[in-house]
Amino acid sequence: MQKRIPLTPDSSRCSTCMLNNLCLPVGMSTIDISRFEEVVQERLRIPKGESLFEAGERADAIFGIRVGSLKTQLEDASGHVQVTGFLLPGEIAGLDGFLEGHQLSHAVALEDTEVCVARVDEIDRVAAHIPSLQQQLRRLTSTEMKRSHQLVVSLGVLRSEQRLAAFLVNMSQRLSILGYSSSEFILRMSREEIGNYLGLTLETVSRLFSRFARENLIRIHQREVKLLDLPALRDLAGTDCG
Amino acid sequence: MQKRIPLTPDSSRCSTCMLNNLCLPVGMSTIDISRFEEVVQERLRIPKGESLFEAGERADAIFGIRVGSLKTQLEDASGHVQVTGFLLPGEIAGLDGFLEGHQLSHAVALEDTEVCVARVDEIDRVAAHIPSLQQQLRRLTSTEMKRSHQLVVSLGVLRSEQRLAAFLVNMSQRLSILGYSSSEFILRMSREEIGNYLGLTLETVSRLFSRFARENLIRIHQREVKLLDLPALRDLAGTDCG
DNA sequence: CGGCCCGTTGACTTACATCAAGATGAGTGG
DNA sequence: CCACTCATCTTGATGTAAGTCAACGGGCCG
Repeated sequence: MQKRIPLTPDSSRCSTCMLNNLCLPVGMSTIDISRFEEVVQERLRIPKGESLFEAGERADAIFGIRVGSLKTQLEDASGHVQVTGFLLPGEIAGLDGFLEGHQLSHAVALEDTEVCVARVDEIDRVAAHIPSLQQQLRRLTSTEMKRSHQLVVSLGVLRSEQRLAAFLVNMSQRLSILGYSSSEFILRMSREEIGNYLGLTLETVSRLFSRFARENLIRIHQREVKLLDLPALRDLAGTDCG
Repeated sequence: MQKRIPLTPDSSRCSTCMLNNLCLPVGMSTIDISRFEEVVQERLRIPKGESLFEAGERADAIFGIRVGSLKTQLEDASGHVQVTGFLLPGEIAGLDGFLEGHQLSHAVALEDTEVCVARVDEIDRVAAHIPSLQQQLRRLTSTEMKRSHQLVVSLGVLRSEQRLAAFLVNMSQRLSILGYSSSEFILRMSREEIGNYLGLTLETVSRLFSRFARENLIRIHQREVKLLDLPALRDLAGTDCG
């Protein structure tokens, strides 16, 4: 269902990609980026609803998101699903799996999505010559860890309204880094997916959105959100929003 | 408050340590272990209640636990604490910090504890010659990630009794690997710490312990636990206990 | 012995889940 | 273009798991 897109010499590459200051090449010199580029030999298109990878699969690559968005989720033995994150352009999918050779989670496209494929063996081969790449991989892994910790804190100590406020503020921050409006955006995931991610039911999420709207913190219509009072939301969330 | 113990040539080392098949040297050949040993130049003694490291500190080492146990916790801006894990002998503390140069969490000794110090620069220096070390670091990082994910699932989808059952089964598993009884052990942490870890209050934890005891799943007196019906606990937890 | 954590247990409250009944909107086919 | 279905979302009524508040008991340490 995924469509492979081999990269020809004249395809657009990392060095000309708008996202190269967010994605894997963060912090690399122009020269390092051009050396790194050869690691990325192809792209994949994943239609909405399809999987980029599933838990247990051999993990021989990590994926930089070019356009679109993904959710990652875990399933336990009894079939329960826990959404562990939403990934936006410039962010990297498959980091947890890459560390141990097979995927730990299941990544599904929330909309038609395109990712750049960086094969692990290529990375290892090239990393010897690009110290900043090793460093960047460590940094990304650490970020992933922090995200996971943040989620633990959110699920462990925050109340539902705080979790949802933190979620909105976090989305706003990440979207604004991508150059989108930090106050007005479209949620690519359903109420159910948000709820699952935050350890709430879809009804609770819906009710909270309605309440936030009533309190003039946001305006919301289906998946279009407008944050009317970001400071108040930030305050509600308890300042740090991962 | 920490007491440094420099290692002299005749100190006991990794190659003679009982834990070397659990700790950092897992999967290394005898030769690799003896090369790895030189990374560990000292140990630290941390008295009960004292910190091994605190969030924000420069992270220039990782720590293999020799004897004792630790808890790791995060504090958010508003001072809320979330316990993120308990570490037993043979397990490694400070992995998350090591990836990005400063500690993300706060590690506190639950009892008088002794750890082996592996400095990051030493590791990086030696890693070039010991491929199994690089691999082992990746594996440990991945394990850490899995643990965190497991906790997310636990907090997100399990009910209180399931969380506590999973906690007991998990402790039992880890202790039996260390050669202790898998059915009878002493909890080194308070009800409050368990509760915080599992996203519950100390009263709920206490009540659940009492209920488990009433249902003959366990016997418990203060911090001494005896698991009477491990299969039932496993079943209650939902099979996989990280 | 007395003080102090720590753990237990009970009575009460509440935040969130569950159950259930419409609305709203996107997609499809006549 | 309208009528249909199906997904998703909203809102209300009710239930319940777990939190809160409070009193008490048991170990442990000076």
